[in-house]
Amino acid sequence: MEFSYLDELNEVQREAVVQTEGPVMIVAGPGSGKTRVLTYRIAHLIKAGIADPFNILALTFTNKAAASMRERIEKIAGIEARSLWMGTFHAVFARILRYEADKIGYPSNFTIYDTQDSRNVIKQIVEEQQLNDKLYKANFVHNKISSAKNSLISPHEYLNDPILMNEDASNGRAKLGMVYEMYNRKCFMSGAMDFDDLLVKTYELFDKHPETLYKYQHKFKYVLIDEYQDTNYTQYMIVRRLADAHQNICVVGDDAQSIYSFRGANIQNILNFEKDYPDLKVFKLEQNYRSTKVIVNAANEIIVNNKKQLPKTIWTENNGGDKIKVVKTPSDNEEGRFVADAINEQKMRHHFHNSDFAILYRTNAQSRAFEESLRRLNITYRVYGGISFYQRKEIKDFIAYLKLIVNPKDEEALRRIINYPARGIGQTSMEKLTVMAAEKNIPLWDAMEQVRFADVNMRAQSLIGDFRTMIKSFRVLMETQNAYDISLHVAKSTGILKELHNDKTPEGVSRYENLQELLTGIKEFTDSDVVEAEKTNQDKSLAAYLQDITLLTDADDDKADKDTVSLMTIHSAKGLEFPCVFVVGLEEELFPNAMSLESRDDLEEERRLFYVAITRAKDKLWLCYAATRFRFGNLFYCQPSRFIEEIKEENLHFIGHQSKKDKENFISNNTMEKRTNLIRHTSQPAAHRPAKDFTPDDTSNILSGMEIEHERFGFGKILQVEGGPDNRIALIFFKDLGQKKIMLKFARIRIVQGTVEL
DNA sequence: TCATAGCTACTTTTT
DNA sequence: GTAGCTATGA
Repeated sequence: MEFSYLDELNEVQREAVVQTEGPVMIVAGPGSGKTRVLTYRIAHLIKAGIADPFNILALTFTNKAAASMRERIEKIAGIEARSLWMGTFHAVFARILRYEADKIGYPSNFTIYDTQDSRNVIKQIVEEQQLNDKLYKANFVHNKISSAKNSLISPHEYLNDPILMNEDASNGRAKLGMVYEMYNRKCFMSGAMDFDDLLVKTYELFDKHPETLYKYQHKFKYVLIDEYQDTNYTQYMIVRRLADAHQNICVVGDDAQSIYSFRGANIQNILNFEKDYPDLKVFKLEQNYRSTKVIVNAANEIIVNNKKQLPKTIWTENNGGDKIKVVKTPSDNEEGRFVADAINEQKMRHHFHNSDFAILYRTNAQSRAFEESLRRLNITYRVYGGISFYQRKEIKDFIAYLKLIVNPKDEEALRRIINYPARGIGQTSMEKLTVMAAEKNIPLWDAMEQVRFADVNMRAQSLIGDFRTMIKSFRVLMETQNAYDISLHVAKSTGILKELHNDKTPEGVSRYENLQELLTGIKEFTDSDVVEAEKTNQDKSLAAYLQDITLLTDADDDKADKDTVSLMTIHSAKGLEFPCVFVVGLEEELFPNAMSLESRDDLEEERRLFYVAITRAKDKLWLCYAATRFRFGNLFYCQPSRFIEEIKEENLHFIGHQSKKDKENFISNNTMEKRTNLIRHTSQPAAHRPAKDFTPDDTSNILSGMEIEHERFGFGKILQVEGGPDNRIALIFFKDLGQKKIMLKFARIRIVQGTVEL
């Protein structure tokens, strides 16, 4: 039978695979074989001769998802599946943009700025414009710009939007729109695009060049999108246009697993998809093949509490399984110990491997307690997330050289390395050059050429000349040498390698090893599959290498073959599964997080996150919470998460709860008493005593970012202000008490000038 | 020019 | 608790 792979699917799955024409939405619950359907669908398009691989566009959110699907498709459809256009939104669009760069005024070797680069550019602008860097924090400003880009709001539109402008002005950030505009200009001048630009510029390309849009519309006869619930407005607009000619668009997703709204993901994209395409065919994959009945039931019990969702109920033929264990521990450290002990015990009793376990938490900072207790028991583990290899300073520094060689206009790269290793080009000279570049409206690199016209001392002038000559000499090598040879030459001739080698501190040694590892990585890149590369005309240039690594993330470098316990945030666990899962830190204000308690939408997203967390488990699931926890160096008393209560008691088994009431309410009178005792006996700071002349200010002037003194709670900083004029509520971080919410109407607060010792 | 103490900020983050 | 950045002094 030619299409025998279809026999490996259940009925709905099979229908979803063979319905190749027209708009299709596949709503896929957790563990329902979503990836299988998507890969088989693509394989079917090819095998049944419906489409040529190069006429198929498949978009994913991670490189990993793209790679694993490609592999699975090749297994069914064979090697010709290689010419499939499959990759992340960013990688695929970057590829298109390199072809079409000249149409939008970019060089085809444009640099891609990662988040850190973007923030550095913003810092530079804030400094140049002499704006208050407390108000215009790079992080904050970047998030604002990013969300504007995710909604296709250009700087021009931003500056002309009275609502946005008013909002910024009332927050004391009237210049935000201007910073956005300058940021875009600086990136353009640097021949650089940030992550969001890869989407925005693609949209603009199609918008301004109908003939280009037409070309790609007819190239991509079949468009498929994975994790559709995570697309933002810009992605949605691009995809709609691309699929406009043939209308063969297939989206796969699960609204219940939409957990990236803070990154601009718009759940409405999936909820409204039916309105966009009235003749849409919808397939619901509701049978779960992953988890026990207990876990599937619990998942349903949780998610019904959300109002905004596509109606569906997941079910399973799997057995009932163990009850979900709800574990209360006295502290965060004991939570760590409990989990490590439990892993040990499970391994002894049921012959599990380390890799069968995952510890999932809300925030990265929670990993520490688990790392310590796992190390104590000699259980190997791997922490996912955090700073990736390519984010390390020594790696970024070195890569800045490579970036500058490929694209000398890249100002961010230039600034990073102009004086690294130290070569006597100091701040003063750079400031003067910056001013000149701004006046003449030319890239910094070009300004360096004309340094003789700037008021820079002779010594610095000649050093700058030397630097330019050196970079130019590296550029010459690009013509003849591969990425590895150039890199090695740069590492040696700049003295970076020697400098790191001479540093014998443990950190220095590790930095040296990291650079070595990077060089090895580059060698692997240039050497890999040389024959294959030549056949398929694969690019092994320095530029190609750089693009590869900027679009790579921590989750992609796969050392998964090791037998280790996985520690990660729930966000990074999406799409994965483990026989045994510990969801930890299930406490009010942590999970659901304090930042998400105010709006229904935010709380629903936290609930979806919890839904994602528990549906990672195949067999055994633990839900843990601690009665006390250190956060930001302060002791906090915790209430168990409301989400635990949403699961029916018949599916739960309580551990570490003293009384029946403790079980029912999760907090007994007994613990209430203990809590007050603890407060009394721990070293709580003495009550704040304000100065004698303490006079409260008018609280209506208070803005987030300000440092204040509260008559009773002491010094603190305003994190957030919200509510109308009559009921403004401030979230304040107090030096001695941690976070508190305060009604400003009644508060006696003094605004502190300058900085405060927090 | 470089090293270091001290100050500050910290939800999540597929790219 | 901790990492990263800034101001400071040698």
